[in-house]
Amino acid sequence: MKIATYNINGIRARLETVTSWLSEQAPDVALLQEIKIVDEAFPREEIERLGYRIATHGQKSFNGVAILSKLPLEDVTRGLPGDDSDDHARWIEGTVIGGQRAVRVCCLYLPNGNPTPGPKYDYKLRWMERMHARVREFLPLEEPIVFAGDYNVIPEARDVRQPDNWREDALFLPESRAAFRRLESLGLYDAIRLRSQAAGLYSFWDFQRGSWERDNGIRIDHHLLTPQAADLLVDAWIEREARGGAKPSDHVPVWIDLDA
DNA sequence: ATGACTAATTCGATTAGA
Repeated sequence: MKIATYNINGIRARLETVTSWLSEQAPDVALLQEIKIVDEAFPREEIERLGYRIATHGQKSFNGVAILSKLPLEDVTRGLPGDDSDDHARWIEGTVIGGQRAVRVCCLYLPNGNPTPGPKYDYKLRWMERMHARVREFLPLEEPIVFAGDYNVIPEARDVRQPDNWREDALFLPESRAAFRRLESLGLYDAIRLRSQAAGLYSFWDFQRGSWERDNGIRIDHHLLTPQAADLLVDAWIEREARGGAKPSDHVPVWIDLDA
C-alpha cells in the first residue's frame, strides 16, 4: 500500500499538476493538504475518473485536507478533537482496506505558527498538544496507523540546508521541535528516518529567493507511524523531482510503502 | 535593510503561506 502525503497549495491552481501526478505515480492513497476550497467545489469528477474515492474536509480560501484512495475507504471523520472553537480544516481520518489488512490514516495540516511570538504560535503549540492527546488515544489499540501530512516542523538541523536562517522561525524553534519529539516519544516512528540517516532530505523549497535552484530546502512533510505500521514498512522516500516539474507546489510528495 | 514568489478573493490590494 503506497501512501503519499502532498501539500498541493491549492487544488484550483494545481488540478493539472495533481491529476498528472496521480496518473503517472498512481499512489494507492494520497493525503492532500492546503486544498484551499470548500467541499462542494472540490473537482471530484476529474479525480474519481482516475479511480479514486474521495473524502474532503475543505475550507474557503485556506487550509483544507483530503484523502484520495484507490482502495475502499471507511469510517471517515473530520476535525481534530480538543477545541470546539477551532474552525480550521486541518485534520481528516479514514480507514483504508488493503489486500491483507486495514490501515487507519490521519491526514494533517499543522499550523505554520508564524509570526513568533504571538497568537498564531500559541495556536500551533496548542494544536500540537491536541494531536498528542489524539495519538495517545490511538496507541492502546495496537493497530497500524499513519499520521501523515505537512507538520510545519523541521525536526533537526540535518533537515534544513541553512539552519541559521530558521532560528527564530516557528518551524524550527526549540518549542516546536520539542513538541514534535514528544509525539515521537509516545512511540511513533518517523518513516524516512527508519530508512535513511542522511542530511538534505527536503520536502519544501520556498518559491522565493531561488530556493529550489540553490537547494535551500527544509523537511517538514512527514509520516509518523505506530509500531504496528512501522512493522509493515517496506520503503519511504521523497519525490524530489516533483519540485522541478510543471507548475509545481512548493512542497513535493513524500511516500511510504506498507506491506498491507 | 528590504523584498523577493504564489494563491485566493474577486479584478486591486490584502492576507497567508513557510
